[in-house]
Amino acid sequence: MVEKPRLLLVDGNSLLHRAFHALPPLMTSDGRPTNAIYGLAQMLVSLLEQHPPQAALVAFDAPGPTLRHQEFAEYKATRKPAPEDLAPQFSMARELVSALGLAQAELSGWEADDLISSVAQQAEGEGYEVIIVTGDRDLVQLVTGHTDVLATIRGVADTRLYDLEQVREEYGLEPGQIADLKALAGDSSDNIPGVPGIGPKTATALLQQFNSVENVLEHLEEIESARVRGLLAKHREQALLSKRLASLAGGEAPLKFDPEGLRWQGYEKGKLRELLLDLEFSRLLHRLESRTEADTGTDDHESVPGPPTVPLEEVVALARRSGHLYLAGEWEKGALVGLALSSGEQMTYAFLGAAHREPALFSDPGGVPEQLSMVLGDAGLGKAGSDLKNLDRRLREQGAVLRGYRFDVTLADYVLASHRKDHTPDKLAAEYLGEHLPPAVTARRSLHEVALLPRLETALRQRLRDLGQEWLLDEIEVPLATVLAEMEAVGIAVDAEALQRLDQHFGEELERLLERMTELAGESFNPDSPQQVGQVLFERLKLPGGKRTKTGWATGAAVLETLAPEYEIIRLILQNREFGKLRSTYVKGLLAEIDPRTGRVHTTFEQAVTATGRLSSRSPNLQNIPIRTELGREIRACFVAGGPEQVLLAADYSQIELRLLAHFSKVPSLVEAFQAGQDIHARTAALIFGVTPEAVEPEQRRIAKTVNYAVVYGMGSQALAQQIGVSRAEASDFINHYFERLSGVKEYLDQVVASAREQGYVQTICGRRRYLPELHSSNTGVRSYAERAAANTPLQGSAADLMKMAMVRLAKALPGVSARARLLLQVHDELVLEVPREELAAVAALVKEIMQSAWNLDIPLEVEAKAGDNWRDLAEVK
DNA sequence: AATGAAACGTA
DNA sequence: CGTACGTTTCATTG
Repeated sequence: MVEKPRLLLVDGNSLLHRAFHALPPLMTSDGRPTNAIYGLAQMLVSLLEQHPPQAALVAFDAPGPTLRHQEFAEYKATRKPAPEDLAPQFSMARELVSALGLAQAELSGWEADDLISSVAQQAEGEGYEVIIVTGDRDLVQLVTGHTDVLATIRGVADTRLYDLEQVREEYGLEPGQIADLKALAGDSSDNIPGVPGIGPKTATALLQQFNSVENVLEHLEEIESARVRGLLAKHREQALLSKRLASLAGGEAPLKFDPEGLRWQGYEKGKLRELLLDLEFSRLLHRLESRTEADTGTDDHESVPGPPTVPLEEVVALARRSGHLYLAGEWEKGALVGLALSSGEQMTYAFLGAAHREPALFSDPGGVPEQLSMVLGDAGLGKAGSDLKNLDRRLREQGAVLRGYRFDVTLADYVLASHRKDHTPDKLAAEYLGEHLPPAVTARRSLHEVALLPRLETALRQRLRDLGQEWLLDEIEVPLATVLAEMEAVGIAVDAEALQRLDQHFGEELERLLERMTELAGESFNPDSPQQVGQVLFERLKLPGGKRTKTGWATGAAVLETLAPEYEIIRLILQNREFGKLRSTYVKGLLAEIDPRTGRVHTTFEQAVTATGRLSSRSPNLQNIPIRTELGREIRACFVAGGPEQVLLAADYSQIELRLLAHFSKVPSLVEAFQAGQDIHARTAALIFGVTPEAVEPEQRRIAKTVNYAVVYGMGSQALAQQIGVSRAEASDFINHYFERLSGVKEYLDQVVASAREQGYVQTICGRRRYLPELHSSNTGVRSYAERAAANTPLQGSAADLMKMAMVRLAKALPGVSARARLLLQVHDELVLEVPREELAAVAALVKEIMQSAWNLDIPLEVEAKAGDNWRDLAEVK
């Protein structure tokens, strides 16, 4: 079937107004306002891309009075004249429209929507499919079987397409009856009076019965409600006038539809470029230019244009010969809908069927074709792509698995530039190759991406080799990605019933607290609002000790705790915070994250986020499950082994950062202490308090432990004092004492910062770098921050390196010891596994051995292994 | 609806 | 003004 030609009719004025109000004020560098024109430009460009028309017309209101003004003086009287910043944008709009290659029209005495109505009718008669684009919902009255209306809803980016069905559904009326609806119910935005006392509901009911205003008025006697009857009789004339105002002059405006004159033949590229440059819309320009290069193929939008492809078998055959397969996902709003594959020479594209269905069960065969699934799962065929772990995870949801990760551009760029916040293929292609990927709408992005991968790999590898970081990527990050994919897929079991009970319990406690707090405050307030808490405590109750923040009163736990013993309400607020946090973040949050397909919780480990090389965990974050308070540990107890025959095994490095400090600084007394297996915190206590290690009191040890970490983090005396509850002078003494007795530590930390200042970066044990340009900032605050980060990163980052190495080796060795043991979580210095009960001893021994031998250091690494039925009640495994 | 601040959970 | 994170809530802003 031959498709009908498409005509686009745009209501220029209403879109400009919409854009003006939806967007923040924007300006060119010489001060011309551009927000409305920017919104219009974006809108028109996406329109032309998504619905490329054969013909198009942008209609504008003509200045001066219209027929409607003459008929009814009040018409649109509530409308203010265009704001000062909008007026100059009208003439720019005309230029924009012509640069886009679109025809435009205005006719004195007529509004834009009259013109649109007239042309729409004629064009439909000549067999066109018409799309009317507007920010004004009134135009839906023009909808027919061949005319749709695309109206903006909030902002300019979101639109809704009204066809006949949509109008009927939304209004309960035919499009032709919309004018009648407004005639009766009125419209305040257009100042159409309607019939006072009749609203949309009554009006719709009347019209469903009588079809039109005229007919309603003719059959007044058949209306049941005496009130409605009276209103209509009284305002008969006003109703009829309102209808004339609300009706678009269908076909009346003397504008002829001229298919030739309205034909759209693409952008006026030179003119458009010049205009966009002048308006300083560089992003839009960029988007257009990258598009026109990529879009030179056919514009058949059924088979989306893109680079040429060959059958899958050919690509696979070539890839097997070279051992290289490049992959790129086709994504639609986070869903994996297709996959581009390349051997480096030839490409192919595969649709993934399950994308448009409900998420498949894990056991469901899913949407990945069998032949493709075999290729993806073949570890012998090395895969390169971007964010392979995520691709793998989405593929697993459709029943396939990705094995044989060989190279990942996301991870490569993370190793090269961990401070950058995203490592998307678009950015990398632009930065390393000067190439621009097309936006998703027209071309198949994944094919373009996959085509760039080989060159991207070459460029990234070169850089990695130059910096001595290839090993870090190939031997740690890439193999780790596979391990993490597996961990995410396995997930961890959670006791949902226990969480439900906690939800109930916490809910009751919170109610009780709220009641008592309201009583004490003498008024009801929201204890979750720091602002309101501050006002109640320090203004209404006039409690002493209030401190200000930028925006109001400081109500953090640290502040409130200094007042706690004396005031019940403060204790209650703190309790409220604890219960509230636990309930919303952990109880509710975790329940919502239980995957119905597996009954378990599947976090996502972010491998390219932190500046130091650590992982992070999200959706949900399983690296911050409470442990400190008794109440918090109730949450932790809800993480359980998957069945009665299994247990959770948790193995953690003890004091790994302090051990690394000893290793790097080579301070003899520290190194010897660790070598001798001494209690390092007790040792520090002996040192700063000047007593023998045997005589150290528990309280002294607690303080010394804080001092140990304070040193690693570069903490000041003020903060240390606060934390351990002593005066600032005493805290200062502890730090000084520490550095006096362990002067090598100070020298080491200073030397790290100094070398960072010189080289521009600090480094971890595996050559991971963190660049710190802020070290040269003239702002003391910024600079000091960078100095602390510089001192801390080699310790935190090297610890991360060791853990990552251990994970890679463990994943490899685990199947040899236990077929059913699984890695579940990593919490920076701790690993959590699920292990069959009978295999616990063997697995624990393996885990300890591998973690301890991650790297040969001057000091031993100590690992503590504990096991139990849940993540709280663990007992040491000897 | 999107963003930022404040608060708070972890190593 | 102790490093590294993620999530929730409220409040502000468009």
